[in-house]
Amino acid sequence: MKEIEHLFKSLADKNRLRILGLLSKRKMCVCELAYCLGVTQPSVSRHLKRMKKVGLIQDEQDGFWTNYFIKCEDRKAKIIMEYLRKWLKEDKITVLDFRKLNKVNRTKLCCK
Amino acid sequence: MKEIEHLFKSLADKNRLRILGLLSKRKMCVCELAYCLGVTQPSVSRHLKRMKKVGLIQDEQDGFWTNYFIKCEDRKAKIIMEYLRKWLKEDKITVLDFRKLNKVNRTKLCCK
DNA sequence: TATTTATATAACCAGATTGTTATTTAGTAT
DNA sequence: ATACTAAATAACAATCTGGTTATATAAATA
Repeated sequence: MKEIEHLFKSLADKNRLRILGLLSKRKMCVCELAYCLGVTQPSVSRHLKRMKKVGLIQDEQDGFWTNYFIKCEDRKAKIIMEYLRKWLKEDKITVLDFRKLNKVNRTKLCCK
Repeated sequence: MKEIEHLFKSLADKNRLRILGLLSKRKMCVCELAYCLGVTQPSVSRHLKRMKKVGLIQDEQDGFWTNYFIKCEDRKAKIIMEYLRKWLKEDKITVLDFRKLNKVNRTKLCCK
């Protein structure tokens, strides 16, 4: 029960859904996500931690950056994520996020 | 986006999941649910209202009582609910709830 | 109509959540 | 080793959530 509850809790936030929408396009680092969402880096970092914990996403080191990407180790998470991908694809906010994503340049964005 | 968020929010609570587990067995009134969960009637009432709003459940008048039951008008809610039913069936807490449900007598329980 | 009773709503409180800024940690490169 | 930078964590404020008790509402019955 707790497992199911935590899975749904991790999906019950607008910015986390937006993150999943963005990550469904490609791997992204924390500062790219923060930029696309318009929130601070620590905020994104915490969201990512939470989704990683329930087995929705994973991360990997990529030089300077840490790339986050969707990979559902958890069986239930995987099922939900398959539907979520479809649903988000048709979502207006996600479409706007994608537009912003396409203009992002990681090197310019992060290295100040 | 908001629609998806609210759907997951409505599933992101232990007692609401328990209610859905119980309702997957049969129609129930508010006081039966309150008894099975061990929380107050107003608390259950609010949970039900929330799940009704996102199209997970519906209600009908039944003499003295209001019966609540699972009926997913919303397309996304319906899909999630199909999986949730399966998942809850294997859940320990749900099994305990079922045991309690079998011993409930609506008339004895409510009319004081 | 008046009474009874199941349910809904209001008001309140404690704890969780999410954002922020400030700081620490860890990985990269000089 | 030192300097630099992305990401994580800590500390805090504002808001949301879910429980409670008290009260209002609405349906059934006498």
